Amino acid sequence: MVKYFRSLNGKRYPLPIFFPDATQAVVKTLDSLDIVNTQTPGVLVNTYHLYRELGGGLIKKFGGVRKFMNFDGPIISDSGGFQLMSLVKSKNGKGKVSDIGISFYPSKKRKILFTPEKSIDYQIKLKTDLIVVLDDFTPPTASYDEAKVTVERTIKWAKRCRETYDKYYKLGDGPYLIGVVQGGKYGDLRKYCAVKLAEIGFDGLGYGGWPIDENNNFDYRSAEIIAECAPDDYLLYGLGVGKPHEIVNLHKMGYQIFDCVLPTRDARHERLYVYNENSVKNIELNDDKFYSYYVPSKQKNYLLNEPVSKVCDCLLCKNYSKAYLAHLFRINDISAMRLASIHNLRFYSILMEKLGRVAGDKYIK
RNA sequence: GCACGGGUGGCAGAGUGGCCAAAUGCAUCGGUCUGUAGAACCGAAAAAUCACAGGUUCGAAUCCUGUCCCGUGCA
Repeated sequence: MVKYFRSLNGKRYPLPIFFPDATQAVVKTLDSLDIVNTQTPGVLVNTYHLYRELGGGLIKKFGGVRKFMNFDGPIISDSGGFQLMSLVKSKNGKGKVSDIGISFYPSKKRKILFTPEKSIDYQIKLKTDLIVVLDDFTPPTASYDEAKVTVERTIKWAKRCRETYDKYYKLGDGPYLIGVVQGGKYGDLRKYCAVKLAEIGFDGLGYGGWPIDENNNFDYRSAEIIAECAPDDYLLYGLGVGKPHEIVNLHKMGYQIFDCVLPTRDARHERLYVYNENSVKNIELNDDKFYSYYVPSKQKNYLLNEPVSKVCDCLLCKNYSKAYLAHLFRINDISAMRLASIHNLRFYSILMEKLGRVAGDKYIK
């Protein structure tokens, strides 16, 4: 099993590692120093969004996204494949998917064609430390036949991505190259996809698609199938995963890399994550419920002069009271979102620290 | 002082004779949030006898008269 995440500049970071989403090269409401101070090692940026907003010139001028956002830690990039769902496959989506790639119209005058080759080319320009193949997202509602189409296309595209990557680097020398497993809830498709991707050859596999069903249950089975099919020296990446207990469970299957919008989006929407213990040492990740949500201005007694969490050593918890944070949310000041985002990111970085030390085998529901 | 314009739920603001016990937005309350077109979205409740007094009319927030406020312009 891989023990460290290696960045392009040769630095090594302990696993597991969680990358908050800085889709447009910014974690909303935070700057790069804020991120460092939450002890979050790295961030994820999105190829599609950066390509759309910046094109290639500016990134080239800065020599990569790292220097552009002045962030020293590892940066990984998503291929833009997930945008299929929100931009093209959604009800109001304008654009289409063909074997060539994904075309989309961000405005009436502009058409963007995203191909596997283009995605890899651009990610390499971004100089990110881990890049992801362009995949064809399997919608959660897909029938077996529909899912199969996306899987076949995902495999074909993955091969083209690998070929493009090979023009720049030898696998193992450059940024990590991650294949993405589609197939929805169909176990045999997941297995087929994972095996085929491993034949092409990558540094790791990602658990792609939409892992939550209509009843909000996480699809652990698919995650497990992928983990079982992946070669031992592969990195396993839970794309878009997830809630803290979901990360704990995937980590037990061997997943080491995660990214998710939840901690930061929830923070902006006034949902803070709080460990149900008074010291980091006492946090028991195998407990059914080792954390709770805290919504500052919605508590019965919210004007309390005490920190949001006694476990936490973030900027918020070390300096400000629940009452003050509630006030900031009530007056809708942006600093409420910043402080909450900082807090939630520290929650996740503490989780990673705990996971790095604890190995269990029991699942949390 | 004169001339215009205006006074409608907590706030903003539609509506200019009947379909207006009065739209809508904000605020309030509840919920959702998983490779971020999200400081977003969904839902709910409550709240105005439409400045005041009189008049016209079968019927007025809506027309007329007077009074009181507010704004803009001119003296």
